[in-house]
Formats: sequence, C-alpha cells, structure tokens
Amino acid sequence: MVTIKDVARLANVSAATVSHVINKTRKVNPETIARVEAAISSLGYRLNSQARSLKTGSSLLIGVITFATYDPFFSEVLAGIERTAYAAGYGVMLRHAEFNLQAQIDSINLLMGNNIDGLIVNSTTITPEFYELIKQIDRPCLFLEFYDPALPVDSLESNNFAAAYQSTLHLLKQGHRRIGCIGGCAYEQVSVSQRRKGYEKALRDAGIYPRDDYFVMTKYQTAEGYAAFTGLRALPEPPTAVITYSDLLALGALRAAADLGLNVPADVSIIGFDDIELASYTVPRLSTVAQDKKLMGEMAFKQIQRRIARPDLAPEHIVLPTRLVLRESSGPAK
Amino acid sequence: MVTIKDVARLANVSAATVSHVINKTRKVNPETIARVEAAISSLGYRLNSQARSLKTGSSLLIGVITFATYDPFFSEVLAGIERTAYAAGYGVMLRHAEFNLQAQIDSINLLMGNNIDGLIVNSTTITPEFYELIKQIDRPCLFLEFYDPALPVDSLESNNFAAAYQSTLHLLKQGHRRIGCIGGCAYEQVSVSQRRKGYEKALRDAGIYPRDDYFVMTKYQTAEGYAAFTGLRALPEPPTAVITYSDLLALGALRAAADLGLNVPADVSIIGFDDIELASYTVPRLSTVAQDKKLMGEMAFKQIQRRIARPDLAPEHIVLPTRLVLRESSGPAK
DNA sequence: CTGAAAGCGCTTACAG
DNA sequence: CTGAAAGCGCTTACAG
Repeated sequence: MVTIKDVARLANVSAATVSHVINKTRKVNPETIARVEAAISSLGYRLNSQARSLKTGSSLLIGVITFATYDPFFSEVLAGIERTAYAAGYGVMLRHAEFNLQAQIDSINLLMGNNIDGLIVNSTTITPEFYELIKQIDRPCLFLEFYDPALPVDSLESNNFAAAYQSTLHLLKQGHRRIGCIGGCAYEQVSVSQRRKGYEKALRDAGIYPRDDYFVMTKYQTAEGYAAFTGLRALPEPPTAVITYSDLLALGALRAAADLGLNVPADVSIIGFDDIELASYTVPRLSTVAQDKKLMGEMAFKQIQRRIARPDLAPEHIVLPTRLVLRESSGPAK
Repeated sequence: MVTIKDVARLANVSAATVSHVINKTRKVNPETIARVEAAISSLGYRLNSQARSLKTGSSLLIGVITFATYDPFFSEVLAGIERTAYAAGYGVMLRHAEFNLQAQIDSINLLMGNNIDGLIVNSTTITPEFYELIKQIDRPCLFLEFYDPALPVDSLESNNFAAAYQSTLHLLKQGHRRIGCIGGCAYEQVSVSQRRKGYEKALRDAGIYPRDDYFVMTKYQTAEGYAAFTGLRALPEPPTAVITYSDLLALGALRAAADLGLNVPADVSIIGFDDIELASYTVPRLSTVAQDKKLMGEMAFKQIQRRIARPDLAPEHIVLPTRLVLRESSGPAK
C-alpha cells in the first residue's frame, strides 16, 4: 500500500505537507504542490479514509438502516440518499435490519464501529429497544416516515394525512359512499398510520361513519392486497372504492378485481400510494398518490449533513407534499 | 468515546488482554475474562473497526457497485448480498456508479479508501477504463452478470443462453414461427447478451432465420418495452410472440398490447425475465424466466468470502440455473 | 512557507 | 496466563 510517507519521500517534503496539499488546509508553495501532485499520481497514492477518520473523528460515512425488506419505494429513496451522499463526498453503509433485538444491536454496533457520521433509519416498525439504542448513539440521526416528538432526532415524512384525505375526498366527490382502505401498521409514530386518520376524517367530514370492517391491516405484501380486496368485496355491502397504502397492495387488489370479474373503474375504483414506475403500465393504469422518492432521499441526506454541521440545533420535522395522480383505475360511482 | 484503554483500566488489566478477550486470540484466565466483560458492558464499550482495520489490514467491509439504476432485480440481489454479509460479520458499502470515468474513479477511491476486503460489481455496461481500475485494485472482485475470461476475477451469472433458448423453444413448440425479442446491451461480455444467442439458436434449430427487425435494443426502461412492442406489431409481418430481457420490459409490452386492443395470449404471447413478485399479479399473469435473486446475492458474497480466504486460487465462473415459469401471458399460436 | 512529533484506537510479536 | 511497546496511516498543534 502506498502511504503518505511514500509520497512525501518522492516529493522531497514532509508528510505534513502532503496532507496539507491533499486537504488544502494551508498555503503551500505552488511548486511544492506540483511536486506532491506528481508524486501522488506517479505512485497511484490513495488516501486511507480509515486512518483519517481515526485521527479526525469524522469518517465521511453515513449509515442507512431499513426495516422494510425490499420494496420499490425504499429502493428509490435509497438511490437518492446514496447519490446525494456521494456528491457530498460521503459513503453509505447499508443494513437491512431484522426485527429481533440482537440483530438491531449488532447493526448499530456494525455502523458505529465504522464511526458513521450520521444515521438514516427507515422503519415501519420500531421497537422500544431500538428506540433506546438510537438514544445512546451520539450521532445525528434522521427517521424516514417515522415521527415521535419524544425522540430528539430529525424526521422526514410525506404529508400522509393530507394525502389520504385528498384521495378519499376525490372518491367521495365521484359519488362513492362505501370506501374501503387496505392499509398497514397501527403504531401512532409510524407516519403511514396518519393515512388512516386522513381517510377517516374525509369520511366523517362527508357525514359518513368509518366502518372497521372497511379497513384491512396488512404487512404490505402484494398477496395481502389481493386477499384484502377479495375479503372487502365479500362483505354484504362491499365498498365501491378502495384506497391502499402502497402501489404494490393496489396491484394485488387490481388482480383480485380481475379474478372477481369486476371492471375497474366501472364496477370499483382503486387508488394506490407511492407512484412507482409500473403504476403507469398496469391494466388499467393506476391512480395513485405520488411521492417524490428521489427527492426524499436527497433531502434525508442533506438534513443529516446540516445536522452534522450543527448538532446543537433543535431537531426538525420535515413534511413533504404529495400529489394525487388520477389515471384509469378510479372513476365515478355507478 | 470509550476505548480499549478505559476498559483495561476498569478491569485492571492491559489493553492487550482486553483485545485478546474480545477476539478470543489467546487463552485468558476465566476470572479475568469475566472482569473484562463486565467492564465492557458497564462502560458500553464498542470496538472501533477502523482502528482495527488500520492495524490488521482487514476492514470486514465489502463494496458493492451497481451501474444499473434502481431495478427490482438488483434490489433483491443486493438484499441477499447484504444479509449474507451481515451474517458473516461484514458490512456493505454501496455505490450507484455513474457512467462517466471520473465518477468511476471516485467510486473506486471511496471504497478502497475505506479499505474494503472485496468488491462486487453489477453492471450492464463496463467501460474499458473501469476495466483498468478493477485490474489495479488489489482486492478480490466478483462481477455479477458479466463474464470476460480476460479479467482475472470471479464471476456469477444466470444461465442466460439456456434460459432464452428454453423460452424461445417453448414458444416454437406452441406453434409460433414469428418470435420477437425485446432486449438490451450488445457487449459480448455482459451476460445478458447471451440471451440473444440462445434466442437465435433456438430459432435456427427450428429452421427459422433470425430477423434483425424482430430484435429491439433497449436500456431496460419500461417505456421502451412499451415502444418496442408497439413497433414490432407495426411491422408488415408482426411477431405472434415476444420474449423480453426483463419483467419490467414485459410489463411495458403487456400494456402496449392492451392499448393495441390485442388479447394476450390469444393474439400474442409475451414472456418476461426475472420473475419479480409482481409477475404473478399482472393481468394476465406473466410467464417469465425465474432467477433466484436472493440466492444470487448470497452466492455472490460467499464467493467473495472464499476468495478473501484464498486469493491465490484461480478465478471461478459460476453459472446459476433459471426456471421457465408459465403463467397466463403465453399460449399457443392462433 | 515547511517540518518534527504526538497521538487517534487498535493488534501483535516479544518477553516474562 | 499477562503486559509493555511498537506501529498501522493519517492530521494537527507547535515551532521556526
């Protein structure tokens, strides 16, 4: 391995000078700079970030923990985080956390052992134990789609309440009175739980009392979207419209509708959430709530970066707007 | 930060002993071990991996570079890599590489600067410059879905030739004579390029001469699948069946077929590639070539791990089987 | 404008 | 069974 000493020797300067040239941390004679740079490229020298991190306490690394197993929404957010981090000179360490305590402890240890400068957590389920772990790490931390004022960390979420209110209201305006919801996650702090509140508020504002049998809890599996829709339609008074917590759930519902011989949207309306790329290619094309996933990733990193610079400021809670995109899967009630 | 010295002081032993207790690298008096462990937990000590890496030369970190922007296939492979790496005590650093040389150099520098023990590259396009960068890094490296005997690195790919041969043969047996292909990537070394060979071989074996206008090159955008299918059907003698290089492309084609008023599979058959979860939920359900993505990720990491242990052995080239899954989007020719 | 030296938190031969 | 000490590759006050 080529070290700063090798460069120093070849350029006939001290290691300190090489370091200053690399980091531009002090004025150096232009000719010296040229010699150092020549030595660096002729030796193929590469800075050892870990050694630097050991000395400075900053690794230029951020950790990303996701509890959601693979899903198209988080994949895009992750791409946004990574690209933005890279542009700022940061690397990303990824961890798909499991739901048991030991794995959570290990994950935190893995990331902290590599001296991450900040941590982004995306979770649909956060246990009290994980909560405690987060409080102990002394690093800027941002939660995605999770908000608890009691946790002194930054948070970033979509305007889930307003989004669900808006899509439900749209269906009401289209004449639907029996509107179901295929959702997930009951924890108050998990941002998606606000969707149920928006959905129910819209119904109440229209003089409709929300029915418990119209709300189906899932774990975001497409198969559950299928089963939930089938179940809703088997009710004595089946909903004529359904909103969902994700496009994947909506695609499951769309498929179930086809299997039941229902025409979407003539017989039943379906509205998704996320606006994944495929939403424009289903048959029929999916009406959905668009979230700007790349932007979400970008903002998540930038907030962490701000927090690294100013750890003293109070935690911020950022809410991103959503956009109802009407395609073909929703329409007027019969 | 709590260091090994703090632990040593509290446990009344030397730093060396603490290190040996942590790493189990020599026999230590059971009582001493107990004291050290008590000190570790009471102080909340966490090993600094970067300091260890500096000393030992092994970071227990692997790098993953993907050139494919977000796609459901790679997302699952990545999850498989990360989970397997974690189970083996390794962390994963992620980089979405760009297609320009400077970004590629930066990416390698970022990962090498963190002293990664190995590198997994997933690419549908590899430039000669990137090639050179790979040759220079002195670390085990594995290419996913890319194989060049001239590059002395491990490689892991699906049996692309056989898979395309098989799906084309299936369509031929169903009576199709005019079979199109919506593909991508012309580089010989990129594994998917073997699909075209399998497709054309199957045709030739059936006495059919492959037509250039039946093969459409894309960059894997769903929109291109849509456009390609539309274009194929606009030919004077349109294909009655189409295979594609990905399920996303197939979903674009499926949507195009619907817009053309075509019934799938009565009027035209479509077969995808990958078997993403949604393939079971489209209307009609998608026939496709299943790749075991989680397994692919798992094997990729394990191969890197083997290579870290035995860097002296010759590079290996691993080929994974695929499986043709027939659902509803393919059927007999009219 | 430049350098010598200490030290970040570990591991590991060497010595006992 | 255990410890003192050197050193991994950097950065950064201190000194000139």
